[in-house]
This record gives sequence, C-alpha cells and structure tokens, in this order.
Amino acid sequence: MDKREKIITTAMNLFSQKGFEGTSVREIASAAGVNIAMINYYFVSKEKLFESVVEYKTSATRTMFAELDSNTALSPIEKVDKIIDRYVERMFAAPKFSHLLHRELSLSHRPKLHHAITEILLQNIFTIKTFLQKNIEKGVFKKVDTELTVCTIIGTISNILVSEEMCRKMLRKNKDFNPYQSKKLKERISEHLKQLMRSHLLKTNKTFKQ
Amino acid sequence: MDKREKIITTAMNLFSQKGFEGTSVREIASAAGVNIAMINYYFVSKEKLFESVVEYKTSATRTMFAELDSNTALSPIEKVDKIIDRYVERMFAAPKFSHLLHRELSLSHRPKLHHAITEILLQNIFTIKTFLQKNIEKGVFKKVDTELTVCTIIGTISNILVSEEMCRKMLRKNKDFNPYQSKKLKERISEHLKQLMRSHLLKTNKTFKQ
DNA sequence: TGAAATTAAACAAACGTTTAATTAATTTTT
DNA sequence: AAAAATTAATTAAACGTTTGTTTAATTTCA
Repeated sequence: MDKREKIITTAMNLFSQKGFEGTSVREIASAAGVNIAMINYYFVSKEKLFESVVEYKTSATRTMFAELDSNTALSPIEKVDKIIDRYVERMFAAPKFSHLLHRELSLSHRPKLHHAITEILLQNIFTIKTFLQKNIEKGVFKKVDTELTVCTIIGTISNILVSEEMCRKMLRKNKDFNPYQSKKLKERISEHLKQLMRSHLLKTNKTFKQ
Repeated sequence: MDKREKIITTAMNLFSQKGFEGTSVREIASAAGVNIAMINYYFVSKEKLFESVVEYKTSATRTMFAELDSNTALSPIEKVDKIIDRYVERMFAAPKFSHLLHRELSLSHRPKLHHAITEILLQNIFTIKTFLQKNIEKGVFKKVDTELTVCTIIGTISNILVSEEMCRKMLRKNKDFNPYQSKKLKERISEHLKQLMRSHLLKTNKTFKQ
C-alpha cells in the first residue's frame, strides 16, 4: 500500500473512533508511520483529507443498489429481502464508518462536507424509494409512506449498531459478545426487517416464518 | 436564569450544533455572557460540564415512559400509539440534543460519558421492550423480536431527524421547509410508525387508516 | 469581616500548517 | 549509457493560534 492510501485508511479508522475534531493530524501521521508534513503535502488540509476519506470509502459501494434495482429475476418482495440483506451486510462491514457519516451529518458547522455526505446517502435512499413506489402503483404493495419506510429500514440498522456497549446491554449479552462480528446478530436483524416489511408492504396476509 | 443554568443551556446548544470537541470553552463563555473562568469555577472541567448538560436535559423526561407504562386505561395497541406519539414529541422538542447523545454514543474515547448516556437510553428501551413482551405472552401481539422492534421505532425517528438538509431533500421539500418545526411532518412520522406497528404486532388483519 | 462570585491575565500544551533543506526518483541532454 | 537537470518525496523544525485550565487580585454580597 502506498503512503497516500495508508494515510487515508489510517485517518478513516481514527476519525471513525474519535471523530473529526477528536483526531489530530499528528496522531494520523504517527499511526500511519509518515511524517506530519506528508499529510498537508498530499491532501492540502485536514478537512480535505476528510473529504478524501469519504470519497475513497463510498466510491466502491455506490453502484450496489442501482445494480440490485436492475435485476429483474426477482419478485418485488424478494427484492426487498435482498435490499435488506445488502444493507445489513454493508453496515456490518464498516459500522464505525457509518457512524462517522451520521455524526458528520448531524453537525452543521462544516457545510461542504455535510453536503457531500447528504448527496451520497440520498442516492441509495431514492433508489429504494422509487422501487417501492413503482410496486405500489402496480398494486403489488400497500399504499405506505415510501420515504419513511426507507427511513425505517436504514434507521433500524444504524440505531442498533450505534454503540457496541449499548447493543450488548440492549440485547442482554455478556462482555465477550462482539456485536459487529456476530453473524447471528446480522441474520437476526435481517430476519426482523424482512418480517416487518412483509407485514408492512404485502396486501395478502402472508406471514413470514412465524 | 442564574449564571450556572445559563452556562448549561448555552453549552447544550453549542455542543448540539458543533459537537464536544468542536466547541471551545471560550465560545461557551462568550455566548453565555460570562467570564471564561466561571466555567471551571462552577463545573471544574469542560468534560464535567458536558456531563452536567446531559444530566440536566434528561432528568426531566426520565419518568415519561414509566408513567405511560403504568396507565391502565388504554388497550395494548393504544399504548403503542401513545409511546410513538410521546417519543416523536420528545425528539422534535430537542432534535439537536438527541443528535448530541447519539454522536457521543458512537464515539469510544470518552468512556465515562459513553456509559452515562447508555444507561439513560436503556431505561426507555427496556420499558417499551418489557411492555411488548408482556403482551406477546398474553397472546395479544404476534411473536416479534421485541428488542429490534424498539430499535425500529427509535431508529426511524432519529434517522429522519439526523439532518435538516437531508430531511428536506429526502422528502423533496423546498428550502423554506423547516423539518424540526413542522407539525405536519411530526404527524406523518407518527402515522407511519403506528401503521407499521399495527401490521407488525397485531394478529388480526386490522389495517389502520388505509 | 468573611465567604462567594467575578475578573483579566497568564499558563503550558496541543493544534493545523508552513518553511526550507535534503534525499529519491524521473526526465532530459549529451 | 552516463551525466546533468528537473521534479517529486521526505524530513525536522518552527510557525502563529488556539486550546483547557489556573492564578491572584478584586468586587459583591451577606
């Protein structure tokens, strides 16, 4: 890995753990094993480094929902299942980075970064929303509030993963339970959301695994 | 309002807007109209001030869910409705403070504060969870994942309110729409969650306002 | 008179950033 | 292909600010 990339991944980890203001440039440089001046040399400023981190991390997963949307082999409710699975997968793969985005989103004193994150997240939201709307028009799904339904899916997942300690205590697990590594929890969340969405979206009284 | 309280409310607003590290003690002192030394005189340190802010804000609403729980005049699903109404109300009353809590919760480098917030939020979660469990045992509600159901309610609301700009764009509103002041949005979220919870929890096929 | 409240000033430490000098790598010229 | 010239990468040190906190003197109030 070249130094530029090493700085980005190190910064991502530190920003995720301690926030933007809570992480110093010296800390990043030291953890990445580079001279402190290299950071300004490559990224101009700390804020620009942050933007690079966001861009680096989200570019890979940007097309995920769009690809899923164009897959026509699945039934509407099966697609909902897939959307849930993929989103849960994505959040579990990098929970701390998701927190970083949400944290920055809830702050208002760095407008540029705020705007950039908003645009990134909106893409995913609109893809799902449009999918739901189409199937409501077709008469396949109930006439639900599509925008808030997307919020429910995303909000549920990010809420559970907001803190390891919180998650453990809420689920009454002991100290050696690691939420972010638990395959069981991942499946449990998927199951819950699928069941929730089936009763929410489907007109007929099909109950799911219950 | 005495100076101590003035410092707390000013700090709350600034911490909410700019985060803990993003707010300086000088800034708080200046905005509160007090000498900078007064903050350490009253609160010993910046971190202790933060803890005082959290304590001050949450003490008032701490008993809310417990009181609601002991109200026996309502049917189970009506109580769910009330829980949703109250929670939405609470979040809309101080959205930025909610973000402050969630932001701090997603960081791991101030363990003391992290722990304090966890305990505060857990009280509400367990009250709702226990209520759901009781009604599942009685056979009134379906056998759902109670813990994740609570996450869904809380997560949906906090996800929508995470950012004003995000909310506006997601709901396709124009610039002069103020999400945090919108009574309509508040009702819309309540409606969505009530409908969601009825299809999720109720065994019979009662659909709600649809 | 004595305790509490308030102040301006200073504290050391940490912050993000820049400088200027040096080494490494690449390109151009012979 | 070797030498020279040019660009890029890297470094230690210092830059001026800002940070949270403390001091010691003064004012306020009981």
